[in-house]
Formats: sequence, C-alpha cells, structure tokens
Amino acid sequence: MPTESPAPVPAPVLAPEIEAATDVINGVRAAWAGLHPELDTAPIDVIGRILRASALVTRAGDEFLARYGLTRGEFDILAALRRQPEPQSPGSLRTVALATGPATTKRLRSLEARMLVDRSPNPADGRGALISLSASGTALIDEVFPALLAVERELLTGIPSGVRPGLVDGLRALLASLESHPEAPTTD
Amino acid sequence: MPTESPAPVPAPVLAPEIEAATDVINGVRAAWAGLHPELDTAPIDVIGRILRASALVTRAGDEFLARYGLTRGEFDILAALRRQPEPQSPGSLRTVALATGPATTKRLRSLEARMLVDRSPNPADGRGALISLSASGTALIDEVFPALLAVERELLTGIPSGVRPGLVDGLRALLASLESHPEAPTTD
DNA sequence: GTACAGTAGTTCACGAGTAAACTACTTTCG
DNA sequence: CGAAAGTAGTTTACTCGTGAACTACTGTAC
Repeated sequence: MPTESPAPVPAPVLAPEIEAATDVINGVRAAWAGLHPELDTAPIDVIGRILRASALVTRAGDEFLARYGLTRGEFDILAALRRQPEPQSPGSLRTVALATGPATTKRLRSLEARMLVDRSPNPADGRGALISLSASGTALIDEVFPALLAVERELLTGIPSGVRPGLVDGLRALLASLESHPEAPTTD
Repeated sequence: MPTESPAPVPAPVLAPEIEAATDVINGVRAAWAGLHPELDTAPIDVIGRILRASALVTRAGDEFLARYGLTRGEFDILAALRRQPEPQSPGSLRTVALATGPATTKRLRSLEARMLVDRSPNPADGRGALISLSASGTALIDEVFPALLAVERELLTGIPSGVRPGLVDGLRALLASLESHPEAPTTD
C-alpha cells in the first residue's frame, strides 16, 4: 500500500479564461489521485511527459532516418564525428552517444561496413582505435542532419511561442542536473 | 551541403549575473554553429534535450523496476490496468502504453505467466480478450508505483523550483500537440 | 623488469521490440 | 443471407541493445 507525502492537487496552471492545452498525463494523474489521494504523483508531470514525448519523437525520427538506412544510434555517431574534426576513440563516441560498449561496437561495425567511417589503430595506445568520418560519411551526415532538423522543427510547431523559452530553460536545468549525477553512463 | 533558414544565435536566456546551468546540448549547438552557421539548430534545444533526458531517466527507472522483475513496458500495463478498474482489451492497453501489437502480446504473456493479470474472453467480441489485474498484480503495482515515484522525485531535485512550472507547462503543450497529430501509434 | 591492477574494446548469449504475414471473428452491404 | 472488407490479436523472423565474460594492452609498484 502506498504511503507518501500529501499531494498538491494536479490542477491547471495558466490564466483563467485561457483554456490550457490538456494531455494524457493530466488524466493519468487524476486517475491516481482518485485511487490514492495521499500519493504525490507530481514527478509524472515532468518524467511521464518526457518519456511519452520521447517515444513519439523517437518514432518520427527513426522512421525518417530509416530512409537513409540509419538507426538513431548510427546517426548519433556520425553526428558526433562531424562535430569534432579530430578522429575519436570508440570510448569517447560511446560516452557522447550515451551508449554501452557493445552497442558502440555494433554501430561502428555497421558504419565501417558501409565505408561511412574509417578505423585506424591509435598510435598512442595499442588497445585503442581511432574512428574518423570518411568523405561519404561526411556527405551523408551533411545531407541527413539538416533534413532531420526540418522534421523535428515540424514536430515542434504546435508549441505556443510563449511557453517555449520556459520549456527550454527547464529542460536545460533538468539535463544539467541529470548529467552531473554520479550515474555513470553504463557498463563496458 | 546544408541550406536552411538563418540561425538565431544559440545564446543563454536568463538574467545577466545569474549563471544559467549549462548542459551538453549547448556544446552540441555551438559545434554545429561553427560548422554550418546558416543552419537553424534550434529544434535541438527541445528535442535533443528530451531524447537525452529520456535516456537517462529510462536508465534509472529500468534499473529500479528490474529489482521487481518488471520491464518498463510491463509496468506500464500494470499501471494502466490499475488506473482503470474495468478489465481492458489488449488493444486499449496497447494504445495507452504507446506500444505495438506484438509488444503488447509479449508483455501480457509474461504478466499472465506470473499470474499478475488474468485473461478472459470478451463476451461481446469473439476475437477479443479482456485483461484484468489479479490480486497479486494489484498488490505489486501498489508497491512498485510509489517506490518508482520516489526514485523519479529524486531525479528531479536538481531543477530549481523557479523553472519547474514553465517546464511542466511547456511539456504539456508539446505532448498535447504531439498526441493530436495524425501520427498513429503504430502497426498492429 | 616483472607482477598486478586498471582500461579499451570486443565477443557471446540473450531479451525486448518491430514489421510483415497470418488467423479468426465481426461488420457492412448488395 | 452470403461475400467482401475491416478489426483484434497473435505468430514468425529479425534487429538493436544489454550484461557478463573475455582479450589485449597500459601503467604503476615493488
């Protein structure tokens, strides 16, 4: 049985006459409030929405990237390589892509097989490798990235311009906090 | 080569003296601005952060749920059943959990095998089934859900209280917009 | 210099989700 | 009524990612 801090009512927030947009999460919180009124479900306001929005955005992005034969994970690697001109180690790519070691190995293998990236031994470390974008890899990411941005821009058109700065500031604060946590990316 | 609308500078937004928290996404946008100054990378401010925050939050949540032998997908189904007292069809669970048909089938099979849910034929429709929470399923979700909320609450402690309302309003507007789109959940 | 702990990266076995095809029932309509 | 179209759900084959174990090299300490 649940026992938590007393819950503030999950009520709307904006001006009286202006009907604030409502989403499924409002309904979810209301349902739990009916079942367990003493439960503070406020974290859902942020985390439930982030997970759901992420699922929808991921779906649209994956569908788009599939037209280029790329997964989101592969795209992340190409983009990371493009942003930093110097060849990078698999480990560094693993970190920026927020991936596990084996996932990085698979992505690199797939990109290498298509000649989108090149692998060379790391002269300074016999265990390591250095990955660099090939010419065709550079061409691909320079084509895909702006097109993906256009898709993403379209997904955001429904946000009223007034709330967007607050959304961005809030997300930046959240992400800065999550990233600073001791939570290591993952296993190798 | 990229060609897009002229880009507003990816600059900080808050008060001058107050140092706004910074995250990896600021660096990502700055790197692209150096490479392709004409590219409007503003969508990353929202979508990049949502995807990254989602990955970190998902990691923490999955790790926690694993202690109870649950995946996030299974948890979503138990929670959906708990919120609505009436038995629900697999299709309705599929929709609220934002899942595909086969994923729902697998999750239900796994929950059934553990006697956490019961399946009965739908008397009103010979094709369909009705899923309901068993007593042990109810007990499990009533134990897990408040504990998961506590984990999530902890993840959010780093957000300054001043920005949180704007974050929630922005996320609600985004999610309401994404959900209203014709984008169907997926295949069956 | 040689042992030993640590790091980089990969391989292996497996788990969750997907798309496409399929079964079985229901609804519509000529 | 009976055929055709639609809907509910599952099965199959496959993909991407994971945790655990492993290889191979590096760096530190004695």
